[in-house]
Amino acid sequence: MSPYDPSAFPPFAVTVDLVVLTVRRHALCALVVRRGESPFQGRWALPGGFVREDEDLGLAAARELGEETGLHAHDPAAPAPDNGAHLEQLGTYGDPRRDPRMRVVSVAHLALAPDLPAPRAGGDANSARWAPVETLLHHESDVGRDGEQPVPLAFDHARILADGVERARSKIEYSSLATAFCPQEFTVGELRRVYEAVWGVALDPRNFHRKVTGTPGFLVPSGGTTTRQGGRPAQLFRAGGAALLNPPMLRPEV
Amino acid sequence: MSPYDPSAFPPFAVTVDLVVLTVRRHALCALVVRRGESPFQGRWALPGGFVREDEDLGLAAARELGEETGLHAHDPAAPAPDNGAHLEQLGTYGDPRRDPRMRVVSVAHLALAPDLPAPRAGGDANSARWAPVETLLHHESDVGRDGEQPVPLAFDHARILADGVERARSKIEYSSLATAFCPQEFTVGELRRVYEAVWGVALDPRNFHRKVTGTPGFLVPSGGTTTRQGGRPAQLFRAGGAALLNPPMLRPEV
DNA sequence: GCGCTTATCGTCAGGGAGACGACTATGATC
DNA sequence: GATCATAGTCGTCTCCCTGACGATAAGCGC
Repeated sequence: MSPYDPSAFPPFAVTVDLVVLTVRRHALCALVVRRGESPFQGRWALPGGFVREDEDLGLAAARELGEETGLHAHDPAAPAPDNGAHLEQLGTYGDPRRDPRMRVVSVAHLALAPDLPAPRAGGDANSARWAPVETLLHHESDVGRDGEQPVPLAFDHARILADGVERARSKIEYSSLATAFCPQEFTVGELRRVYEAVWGVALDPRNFHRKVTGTPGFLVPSGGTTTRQGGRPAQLFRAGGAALLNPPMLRPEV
Repeated sequence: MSPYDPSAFPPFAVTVDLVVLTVRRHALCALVVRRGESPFQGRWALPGGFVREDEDLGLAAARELGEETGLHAHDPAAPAPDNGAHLEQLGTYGDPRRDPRMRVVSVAHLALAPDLPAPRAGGDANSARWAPVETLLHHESDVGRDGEQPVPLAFDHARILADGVERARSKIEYSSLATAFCPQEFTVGELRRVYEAVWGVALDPRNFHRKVTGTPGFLVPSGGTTTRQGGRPAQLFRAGGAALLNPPMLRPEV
């Protein structure tokens, strides 16, 4: 490392941005907030904010997550019935021109949450919403929910979101992370619908059932059953302790 | 994002640190440099430096890599016979107390390079070396090459190095990245020794040969043969275009 | 040539995944 | 209450990949 003259390095602003994903109505959705000021005023953006003076990056992300969703981040060391959202660092974005005002380096984090009632952003319900990632990323192809013209996300947030979605898609292959999209108790079919929504494919219910119930440590039966999806009552499970799936869940070909 | 008062956010220093890995004499090695000043004066550390005023993070990492090793980073968009090192972002480390002097956020990058002649660090050959990661991470178990007491790396660099090694170990499972450790032309046996060194296991030469030659796009024969490893002449290959191995190379159980 | 080394090809058994048939247990509808 | 639609669950069969390992090939040093 070079000599450490306090005037020898340029000062940066450091922020955390959040890619918060959930599955709603069979679609993978991300949390976006409406920008109230320039630049990109009125555009949708990922939630985020400055890292504080004495705050670690993960803590800053967890704080922002709590402020935006009310969720607390899952502590990886905590026991299984934590119900906190999964939170992990995604990547850091520092293009010198990504913010026109000054040099901002953003440490993006990825959070996976079960389906939540409704976003709350400082009480202003109109400034935060869940939007299908499909719509957010292919803004030219569709129109927003309330008829507004869909426009690209602010800053480089489309890129960050795309990276987060790709991370989630690949990570549920070889880890038990898909359970982070489910409530504490869930059925095999609900878990399968998570995979189908995240990957955008249809999976064979019988082979899926064999796979997930046959992988040791992935699911543990909770004893109860439910018919909330209709049809024959389904056994309820919780996430088991296993973090990695070996062999992995295979994503079908395109 | 919060209102943008220039005095509303704390200033950070942003650096890039490099985990440069190579395979030397059947061992996975990392590039370390000796610190010339406090703190951690005299201790080994990962190479790195400040991100410049108008420099993207990846560019800063590529610049540092060139300064330390003479390697240029591989451009993912460039054609295959690039011979540049693989370079990717690894993660960002921003604990408020990771540098005792001030708030420094370090964006760590991972570089994979073929076996190089010798490190050059600004001409000072004594201040940079390749060291087996085994030695660097388990400093209590062994003694450095020239008899010196092995001490932990400076700052949180042991953690960063461990993360980089873990990334490399898992990434060669499902990608063709192992070829980044090989010269432009290499044999199946040389590629196998890369896997063995990175994973620290022994692989069956016959099954390995079947696997890598049977995976479409992984290896393309270059036409020549070599006996530089002794024994029967071996066919020479170059890396094929395929980036992902499907199905992956399976890492044997512990 | 002999032994040593490494490369390469073949064979066989076992496990996992895809394809898909069959059966079960609910709620909804007539 | 019979029927139907909907999910869930269990089985079977085949194919492909992998691990284990025998056998052969083609250099090198002596």
